[in-house]
Amino acid sequence: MNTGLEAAIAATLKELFGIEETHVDLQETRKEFEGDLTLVVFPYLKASRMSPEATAEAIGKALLPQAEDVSAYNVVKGFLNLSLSDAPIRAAMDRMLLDEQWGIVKLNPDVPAAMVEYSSPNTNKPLHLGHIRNNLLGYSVAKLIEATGKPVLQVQIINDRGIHICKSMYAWKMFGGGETPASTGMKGDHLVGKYYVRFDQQLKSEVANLVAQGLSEEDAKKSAFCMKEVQQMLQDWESGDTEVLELWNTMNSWVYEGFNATYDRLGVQFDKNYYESQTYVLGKKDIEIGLAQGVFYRREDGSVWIDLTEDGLDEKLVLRKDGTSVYMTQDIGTAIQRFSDYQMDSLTYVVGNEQDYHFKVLFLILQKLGYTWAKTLSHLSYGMVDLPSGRMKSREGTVVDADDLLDEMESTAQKLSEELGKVEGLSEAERASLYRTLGHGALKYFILKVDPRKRMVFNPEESIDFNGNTGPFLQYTHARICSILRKAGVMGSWSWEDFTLATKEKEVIKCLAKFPSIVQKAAADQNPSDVASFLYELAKTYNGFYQVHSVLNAETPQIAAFRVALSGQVAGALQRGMALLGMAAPERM
RNA sequence: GGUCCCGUAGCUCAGCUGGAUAGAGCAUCUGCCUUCUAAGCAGACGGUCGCGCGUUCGAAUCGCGCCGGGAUCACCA
Repeated sequence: MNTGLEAAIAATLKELFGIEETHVDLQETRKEFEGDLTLVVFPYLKASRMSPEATAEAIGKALLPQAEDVSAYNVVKGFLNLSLSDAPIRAAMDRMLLDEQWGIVKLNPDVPAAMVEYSSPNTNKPLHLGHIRNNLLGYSVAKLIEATGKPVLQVQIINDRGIHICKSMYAWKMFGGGETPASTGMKGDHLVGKYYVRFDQQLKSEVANLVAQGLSEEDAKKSAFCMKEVQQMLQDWESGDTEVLELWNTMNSWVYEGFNATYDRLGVQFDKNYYESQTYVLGKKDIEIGLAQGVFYRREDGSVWIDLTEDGLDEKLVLRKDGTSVYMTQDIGTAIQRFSDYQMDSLTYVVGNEQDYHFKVLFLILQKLGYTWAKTLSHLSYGMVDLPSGRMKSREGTVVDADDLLDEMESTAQKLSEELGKVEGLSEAERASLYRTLGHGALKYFILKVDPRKRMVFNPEESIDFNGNTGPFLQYTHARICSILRKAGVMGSWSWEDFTLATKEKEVIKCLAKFPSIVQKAAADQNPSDVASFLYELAKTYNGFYQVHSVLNAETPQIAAFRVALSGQVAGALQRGMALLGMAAPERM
């Protein structure tokens, strides 16, 4: 909106004081002062050789006749406050009206894609609150990148193999009595999770017996019968035992069905699923190549390592002495595979910050292996979701299950909607859909409004708010506008000559005008919370306008038509902005 | 112990490429529905920005040192 103003100020600075300033930094004027934009003049005092006030006054005086967009100025100490004339505000509105998707850059299918990996669950237990933060972040970041015009590949890598999977398989075989999701009515992931827990109980009781017989806790764990059985099962799996593989396939299919149901509810989807059962062999040949290049070295016992001490890190194992791969091995292989499979120029891993070190090492290794794309890798490292009591612990049963949480959000939405009498005239299906929209909106906004990098606290005792700085607040603002638009129908025309803008109207336009740059910045920073904060500010600003000005009963039909258009722009920005957060914008609530 | 992250109102969070009297929401209290949805609006109350030193015209923001919390340093993933 203030394009050109910086240049005008730079010119003025040069003219008055001979200052060669390339980037003049204007900031929004604080609410308690008169004006729209503020220039801080302290940096120019040396050159001006005048007091702060005199310097600001001189700049303002020189600027006023030159800059058309500036209608007035005032000086408070070292701050030059500039008031914008209506012209740039009108122009901003005019630009919005030209583009239905204003704020979102049109997708260009011809540029290389960005890959975003997120979710990446284990198949031995259902998704929980931590996965929800991960999924919401991953999805939102994908949408943000798309909003810069770039295609996005959303992928997950499913940890479907290993000792932990065998644990639930073993327990099901021993204690399951042939239970299936169909026979129990349980969601597949929950059923499998139940047997994972069941295994842990079995192990505990066996360990207790062994400890009673005099074994140490550690030895007892190793020699417990069930543990040996599970290890055998893993070996059978790796050697391709058909019976084990069949059970593995069956139970995993239950889990996937369950995961997909939860993904559906969350509104996330993936372009491709990677499975560790397929990728864990990748990387071994890359290790060989790296050995030949001298990037890695082999120790006497046959294990392969990389020495990162010169980079301030440690020595890191990349291949076990028995030649089997570790997590790092397959991550190396999978990354290389992906860049050869797809036309893409960046890869973002949405993974919790407890793996910061792992990704630091991974990226460094790939760089050392000489892959030019290695510098385009990024780790969106997000903080834990903690309970007021601290970390979620499955052993203490404090894990907040994703499905349960979504259920609770929906029923809270239902309860509030009914109490407020908002659902009269809606069909059953419409009501259910509304509860889902509102409940999920509340949850998504609650999580995404927080800076991803910071850990956040979630209190399951207190239900997530629907008032104040919340998802439903944004949705409510949208629904109210939709109500106006419905009643307005087709409005007459209006033009800028018909009226002068009221202060509240200007505030709305000025706020709205920031939308495109907010989206671009949020995408660049991989930070959905910037969008959330903006949407809140927008809704708040609009509600301030709504409170004092009537749209449909405006002073003149032209003003009414203008306000309908303005309201429509706000609704559009809210809708598109919420979509970037994975939130739906209801038309009534 | 090494490395990294975090510490802002009673609670949950903004602000952090240095700028004016540190902002929201919740909670508590006060007003506002005969006019477009009160899940709203307006206001009150509430802060040694963990502590100290430094850099600067100016520090919540940058640097150093403490204190407190967390993560990570596995032939686990």
